[in-house]
Amino acid sequence: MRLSRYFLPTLKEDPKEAQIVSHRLMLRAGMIQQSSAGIYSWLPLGHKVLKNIERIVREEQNRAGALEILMPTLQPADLWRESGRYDDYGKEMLRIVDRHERDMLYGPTNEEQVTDIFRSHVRSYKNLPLNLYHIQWKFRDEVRPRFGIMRGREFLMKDAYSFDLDYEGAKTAYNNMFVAYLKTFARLGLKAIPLRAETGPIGGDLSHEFIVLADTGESEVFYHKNLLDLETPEGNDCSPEDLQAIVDEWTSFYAAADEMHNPETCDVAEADLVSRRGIEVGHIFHFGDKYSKTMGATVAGPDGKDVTVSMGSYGIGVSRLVGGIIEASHDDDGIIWPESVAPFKVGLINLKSGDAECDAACDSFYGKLTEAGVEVLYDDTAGRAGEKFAKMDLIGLPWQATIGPRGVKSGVVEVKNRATGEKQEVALSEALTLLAGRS
RNA sequence: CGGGGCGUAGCACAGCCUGGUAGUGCGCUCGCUUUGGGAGCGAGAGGUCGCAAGUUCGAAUCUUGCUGCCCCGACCA
Repeated sequence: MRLSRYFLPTLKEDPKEAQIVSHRLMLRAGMIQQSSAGIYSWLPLGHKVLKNIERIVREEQNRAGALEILMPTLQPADLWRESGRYDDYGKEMLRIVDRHERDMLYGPTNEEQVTDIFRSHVRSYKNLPLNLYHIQWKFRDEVRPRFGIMRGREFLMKDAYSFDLDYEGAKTAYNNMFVAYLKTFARLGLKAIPLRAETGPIGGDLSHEFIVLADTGESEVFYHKNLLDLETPEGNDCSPEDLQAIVDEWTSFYAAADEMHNPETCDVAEADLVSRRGIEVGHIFHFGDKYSKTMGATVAGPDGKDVTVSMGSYGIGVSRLVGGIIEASHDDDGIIWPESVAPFKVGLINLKSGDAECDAACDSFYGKLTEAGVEVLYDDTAGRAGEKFAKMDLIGLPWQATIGPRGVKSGVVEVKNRATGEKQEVALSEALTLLAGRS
């Protein structure tokens, strides 16, 4: 993509309304535009990142055997009356009345909707286990939206729902998602740690929050330092026993949010206990028959008798992750995208647009990179060197390739790694191998 | 929902106290000079001063109401 033909409205100065770093950088990098409090438009650069995150989340859900569906944003109130949540949910639920005076709502979540789908079509235990997910916009009318995209009112979320015959099955489904989440966050370039979360009246130990570590995080977390050294699991088709073993390993170390942490009862040695700040990006939860019971989601068991299915739900804040990744990965100059989610892999800087030799060298290099399947943002504008460098640093592409009059004479390009700042001058052909060779 | 703050050009702000018809920096357009880390000079474009009533000969400025946004707290993916 040539920058001259792209839509990238960057800002040199910090917008006043943005306090935290991800919000500031997203506005400055031209990724989003606020529409109203907690509601944003996604501009091309931001949209690419959002879609990249969504893609990885989707791939890992599919790999874990979850099936993608798409449920509506607008739901009938009657479904929520069945579960009792229409009255319980409170003002965070945006309620709408259609032209026929029917009560509707903009979905803050989809348990009722998915339970309705399930009960309409699944009759036999032979169809279990089942895990349905979708990636859809949600709306929660937060009293106080803040932190830009991190806590908006409208947000993109992946939510999966598992259906099993009994608790044992549900536990395997839960463990399956637990492991999928570890893989997902690792691919997103994040250090995410699972925290045991409050399970409320349902009880049990099947509820975890996944927290991304970032100095600017919203809440404080305490954990055993060895937790971060664990290997991310690999491979597919794990048996229930394998899944359980992985979950057991990851939950064997102490980890708690500040409201759950009690220094009195915490038995981790002080030297091993780490305290950092974090951002919640995922939550998995087993809730048993809470909805299946009230909404009549049953299947015939092996003995022919109806069984109320056991359910769980598994959320990942896709749009929130955009902010979360920035919080976890930036410096004073701007964003530092992990390659897996970067909007472009390489930023090509033409230091002297209009100079025949520079233009020719850049155009050719751009063509070859593109041909090799590398996504490039090519700054072919007439700007000055300093502003081009600053802009590239700001938008955080993993690699910068700079071609200027000095290097073009000797046929070299300067390749800079955004994360390390390391620069090297290499021949054009070598740079091509370097940049196209990496996946 | 309690408390606080702010709405003036695309962005950041001054002007308001003490009314007289709007300004600075950045950005944008054009020209010249520059050219390896957000350049210099010159010339331009761009504003119903959040909205509405009121006071006044006259309101960005004073009064009242409304509205939008931000921050702290309580609450949440």
